[in-house]
Amino acid sequence: MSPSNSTPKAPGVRARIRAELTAAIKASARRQLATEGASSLSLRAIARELDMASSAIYRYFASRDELLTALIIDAYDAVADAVEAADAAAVDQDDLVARFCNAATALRAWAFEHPHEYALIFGSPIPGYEAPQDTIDPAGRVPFVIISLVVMARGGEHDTSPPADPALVSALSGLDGFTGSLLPTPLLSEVVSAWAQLFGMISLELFGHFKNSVADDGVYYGHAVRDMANRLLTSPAEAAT
Amino acid sequence: MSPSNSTPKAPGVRARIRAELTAAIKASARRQLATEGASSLSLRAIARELDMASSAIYRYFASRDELLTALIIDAYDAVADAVEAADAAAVDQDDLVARFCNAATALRAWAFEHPHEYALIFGSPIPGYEAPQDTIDPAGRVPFVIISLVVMARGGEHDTSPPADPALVSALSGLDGFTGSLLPTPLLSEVVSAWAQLFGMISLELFGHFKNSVADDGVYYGHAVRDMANRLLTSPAEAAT
DNA sequence: TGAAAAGCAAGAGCACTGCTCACTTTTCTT
DNA sequence: AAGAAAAGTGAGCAGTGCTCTTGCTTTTCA
Repeated sequence: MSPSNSTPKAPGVRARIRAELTAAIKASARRQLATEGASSLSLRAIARELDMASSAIYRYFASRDELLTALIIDAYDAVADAVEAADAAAVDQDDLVARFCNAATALRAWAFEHPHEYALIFGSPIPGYEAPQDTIDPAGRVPFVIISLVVMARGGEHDTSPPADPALVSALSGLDGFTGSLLPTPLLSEVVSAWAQLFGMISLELFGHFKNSVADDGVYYGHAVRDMANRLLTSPAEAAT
Repeated sequence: MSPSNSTPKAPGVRARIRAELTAAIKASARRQLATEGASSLSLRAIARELDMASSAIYRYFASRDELLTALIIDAYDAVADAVEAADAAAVDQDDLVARFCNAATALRAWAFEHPHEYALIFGSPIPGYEAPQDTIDPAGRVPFVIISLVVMARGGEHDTSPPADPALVSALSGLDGFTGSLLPTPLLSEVVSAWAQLFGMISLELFGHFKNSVADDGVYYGHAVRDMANRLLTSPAEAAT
């Protein structure tokens, strides 16, 4: 064996087991998350489960917050994967209403399958924890799916509405990057409201605020989503015909 | 001084200083809440601030969770007081749209003035903490204001809509106690959606999910609330005239 | 091939937490 | 005034995140 033969995989061997252990730590953390919740996630408990010293964890994550950040990013990506997959799974890709309903239903389903991870990303922020820049990209994927569907349905629509309140235009100007200014401001505002409503319905139900008022069987959610899809994706002109 | 002279206010003196200390503990907890957040609320820190042994706290609250419950109930009542006051402050009590906007604006204002207390009641629930029965009554006060305004505006309305999906009727049957069945099911569903949207808009903004997309000046919120009020409080029949 | 460098794990230790318990002190009641 | 009840104390248990030193293994390079 030439020395060059032992180094072709040089970048790998050690880095690979490091990646494996990193994944094992996150897996254990997620397991603990599902039973104990985020705020009582214990590095020592993870170390116990993996049969290693608690201090060894710090070779992989500099702090508890850093572990949480990694879990948060994973969660954002996981929910976005689920939503995008549901959107793409629509039998007729031209049926935007169906695609919207699929995506919204997948969002709720993922939330109920992973309540603690949902709470991690959509619940109250961890105190003293500032979301690092790495999270904002994956965080935008789900809203992007929604806004894209609306753009597809009504992007080139002739804007017949009276000029919008300039203050509102500027308040929503941060979304221009998303839409490329393809949506008139009032419609853009409706999209934001729809996103807020989706998030609100799921969170209220998941966090127990619908106890004794709305049944948790998804029937209400399904109706609300269908209404929302029709309202958002159908232009007034179309509806009038 | 006769011994009877030191006891005439017998029913009060001890109970009063107990109530005072209880309030002082909650005040200190709230102060700590605002700087550290709920999950790192420390009984020992409270005891330090009040110059007493940490174990003494347990004479007033049996556990950390019990203290949190007390703070949660207080927060529910505080936000409900704010919303009800704003509703009642409308110059014209017959202008239901104005009352609705007042209430919704007060809700957002309270949330931004007391972000940690808002997170306490509307954020992700404390893990392993089951909301006791005492909280559900004050928790219903804000939704009750909203639903009441809708009932006032459209309570006796003649229901011309086609019969609603029985599954939806049953999913929302838990709200009958609130409304006395005064609202047709589709409208009731819209009210729930409106509440979810209000909650969603405030939470998304407060928890930082609107960063880089929606300006945090309340302009968007104000527009959305006005739209919502008109949609909810104006009957289609009225709008047609 | 052998020595220097870098990565890794361990264990002791610090300062903190919620909570319990036996004990003393204070206050109210009889 | 005596006894009972309530309030306050401090030590202690089991747990936490995190740091630092001490060795060991793997990789790198001359």
